[in-house]
Amino acid sequence: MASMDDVAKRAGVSIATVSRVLNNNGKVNEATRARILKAIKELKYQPSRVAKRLRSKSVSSNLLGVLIPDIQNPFYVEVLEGIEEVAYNNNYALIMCNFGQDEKKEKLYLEILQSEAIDGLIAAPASEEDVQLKKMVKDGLPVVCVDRGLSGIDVDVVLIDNETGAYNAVDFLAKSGYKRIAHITGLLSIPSSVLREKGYRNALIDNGLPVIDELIKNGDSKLPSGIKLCEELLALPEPPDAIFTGNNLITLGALEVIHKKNLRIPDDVAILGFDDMFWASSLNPPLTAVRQPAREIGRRAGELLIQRINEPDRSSIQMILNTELMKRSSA
Amino acid sequence: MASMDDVAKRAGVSIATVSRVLNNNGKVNEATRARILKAIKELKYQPSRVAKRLRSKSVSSNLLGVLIPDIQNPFYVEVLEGIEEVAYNNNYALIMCNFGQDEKKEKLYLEILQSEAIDGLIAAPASEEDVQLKKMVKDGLPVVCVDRGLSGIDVDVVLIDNETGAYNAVDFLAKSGYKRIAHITGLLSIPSSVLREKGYRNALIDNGLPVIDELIKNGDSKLPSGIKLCEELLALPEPPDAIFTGNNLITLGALEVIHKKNLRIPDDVAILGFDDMFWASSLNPPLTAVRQPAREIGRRAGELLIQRINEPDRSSIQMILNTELMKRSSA
DNA sequence: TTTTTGAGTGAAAACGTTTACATTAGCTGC
DNA sequence: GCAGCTAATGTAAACGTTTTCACTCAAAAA
Repeated sequence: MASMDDVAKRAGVSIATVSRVLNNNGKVNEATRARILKAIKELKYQPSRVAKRLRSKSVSSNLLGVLIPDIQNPFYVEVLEGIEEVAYNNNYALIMCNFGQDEKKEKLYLEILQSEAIDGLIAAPASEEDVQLKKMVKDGLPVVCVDRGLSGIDVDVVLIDNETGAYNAVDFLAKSGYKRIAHITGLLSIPSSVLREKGYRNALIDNGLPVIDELIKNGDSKLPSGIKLCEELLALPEPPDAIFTGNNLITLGALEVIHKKNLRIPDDVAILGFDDMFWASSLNPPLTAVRQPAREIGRRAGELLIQRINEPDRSSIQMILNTELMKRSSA
Repeated sequence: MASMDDVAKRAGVSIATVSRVLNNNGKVNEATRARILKAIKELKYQPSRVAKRLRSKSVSSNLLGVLIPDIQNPFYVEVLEGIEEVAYNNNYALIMCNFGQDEKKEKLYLEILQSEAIDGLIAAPASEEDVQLKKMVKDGLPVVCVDRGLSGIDVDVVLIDNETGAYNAVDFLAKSGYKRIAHITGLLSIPSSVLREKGYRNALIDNGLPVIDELIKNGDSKLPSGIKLCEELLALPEPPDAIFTGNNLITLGALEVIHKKNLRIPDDVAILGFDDMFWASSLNPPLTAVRQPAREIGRRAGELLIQRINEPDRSSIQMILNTELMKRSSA
């Protein structure tokens, strides 16, 4: 690969001048500039992003980190799409880290990202207390959190209103006449799971329905727990007439059980999932779901991050997007 | 961030010695080694992967590129998971590029990857003729192709036997008594789509069924085309009694249409999809599908790539994995 | 005793950029 | 005719590593 040196030689100038035309700063004679551009084209010269990154932290070297808990989860895939969209438009590359809810793995990835000298990071940390990530923020790395924040520290966050989303969903179920509405939660160490459960409880109470402990099952945000807990619910002496699932993977697990038992949706049991999926209409019956604007979350996060990179000292922003109840036929 | 210099100063040695203990090469006195390790720990020193990468192409700097056509597609997500798994286990980071079937975007990403001085690349190129990628291979970049090869050039490839997979699927449909078996193809510029169609045709012929042109629709591997083309099929004066869909996104589109029309699967129309999905059992009825071992494809590709990085001159390997027909209830 | 060996270490170049600083030369204004 | 300015360019240091080469010193060999 041709380097700046090669270009400089061919154009008969020094590398400093080449750098100047590449970055469009400093004065350079029109004729020289033309000669340099010609040489660049002829040599198919491409600047090394690595050298650039090594040399100066001050100038952006266009590499962002993305740290997500579970790439199996379609929600994060959609967030990733949004991020990738704005990264691409701003000439940033993405280094992708999927820690699969494993804190040790998360830690290693954070170290790698730091060591790669990324310009900024979009993360959905395993916990709000994440000391390592907090430290990186304090050390000045531009960070935007997504789906979950970072407690006690000023950082940009893009969230959705989980509690209201859940509330509206369960309220809708209650108003539709369901009386025994169950809930399978996500991993309760994640704030969003807690908030969704809170919304669930409040909606029950506000609709004069009892909160029944045996109808609340604590899952871990993964598909198998959806299967297991839904089975438990349906095996109850008095099974629920509707299930509100805490995330999309749980929903899929629950659906599998319901179909296997040959129960009719929504007649035997209704189901309403938190998290929409782009193929929710392909389910039978089409799934009623709380839609998070996942792609927009990603886009917003990307935009916030690039802003912060360019203006490190602006005050931090908490952006809360709204959910939408997609009423289809499963509830 | 602490640098080697800081460590060297604290341990009272030169950076050369620090480098030696870090990379475990060259002789170094046990006492000195201990002092250096202590300093490293105390300073929480982490080597800069950037500097490492800049310095020497010879030593691996542990960064791989991944270039995929469509991260929306669950198949690629699963492949990505497999790659990520082996990358993580080998201390490689992943820089992820999703070109969304857009050749211009692909080109830009390839440039970026090159400029990032990656150690190797796993790619599912837009076309088998991809000149830019071919050039990179020729220039010595370790590359493993996935899902599609690169014509006229020696390169490691991990593929599945598309033709046999499709053949077996359609053969199964035929043997089950379906007479008017339709096919919605994927993008025909992708070899796998062509091979699947070929398998479809041969299975029809071998089962004494006519190949009917109006039952073959050319899609573009995306969900909307699944919707549109399935609608066309079902609107035919003599609609098909079974549909073999060319990929998972098309399957989802077709399902949406079938459900909307309130047709029963498989009684009114059977459906068999190429590409399994991890939630195929959550569909109603559970989807019969040709399963590609996507995760394994990713894993194998990752392993091949790391092998090639370590041994650039070994002869190239073409690995063909088998598909499996997952018989569920939709056909 | 002198030479050879090898273990242990350091100095310095190199990777490809950016950038602070120096240099040159032509002009302006007096 | 000279100080001072500006446009245009070059020199060299710096970023944080790896790696070659050279050096020192003590022990082994002669």
